[in-house]
Amino acid sequence: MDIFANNLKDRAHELGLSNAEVARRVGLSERRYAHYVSGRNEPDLAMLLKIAEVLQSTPNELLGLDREKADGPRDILIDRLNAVAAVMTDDDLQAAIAQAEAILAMRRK
Amino acid sequence: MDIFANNLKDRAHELGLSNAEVARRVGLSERRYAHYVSGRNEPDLAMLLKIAEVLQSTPNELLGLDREKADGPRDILIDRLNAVAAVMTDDDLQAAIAQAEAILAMRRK
DNA sequence: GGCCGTCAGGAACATTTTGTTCCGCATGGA
DNA sequence: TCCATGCGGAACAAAATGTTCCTGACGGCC
Repeated sequence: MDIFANNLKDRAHELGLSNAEVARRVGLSERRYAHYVSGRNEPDLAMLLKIAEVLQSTPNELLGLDREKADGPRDILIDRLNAVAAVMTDDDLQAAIAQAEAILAMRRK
Repeated sequence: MDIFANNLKDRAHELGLSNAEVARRVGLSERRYAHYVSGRNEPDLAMLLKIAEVLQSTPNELLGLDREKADGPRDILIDRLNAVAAVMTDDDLQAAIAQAEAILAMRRK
């Protein structure tokens, strides 16, 4: 599945993430995840789902079934935000929301 | 991935196909495909695509990804985050992302 | 200059997973 | 009864995976 390996690489780059960072977010050793990116190994199905979530994607997309979605600069930013949110605890997520809302309120003053 | 195994079984039944028949159509030995259905083994990614095609489905479906609109406490938070993000400028959005990533980094230390 | 921290990848090895083979058992025609 | 078909257990050989160790590149910092 060269397509899969390439999509891993491309998608992480789109989100501005290093492969090492993706590995940490997924909860894998850097080396192990690197094997997926290089195409040497393939993840099992449960891991495929986790990776897709961290990359704010889906198995269909990563496997080249679905056409890539909107990739405008704004869409990328939203994806990046959701990618972080996906790996945060509920409490930290609430903190992040509060901060974002604070920024918004400040702009309106 | 018990969900996957169950979906294989259910989908084949929906189509009125025996597992042995699906195995033949995919081009696998009956025994090998049976291992996927029982959940003992998992197919590699290329095989996942072939199986999905024969079952007129997709990896997303077979992996149980396309479920209904989730409205758990977590999903509400994500919705709130996106609601704020939607009305932020690109610059402020980047700031929010940076803050969220900083929280993440802090938790790892 | 040296020293860190991060990222990335090669190679070898131990381990796990997978695929095959052989077997048995049940069912439903012909 | 005999045969075809579907299904599944068990054991083994083969293949894929995950880990470990090591190397190098790059940028920031003192």
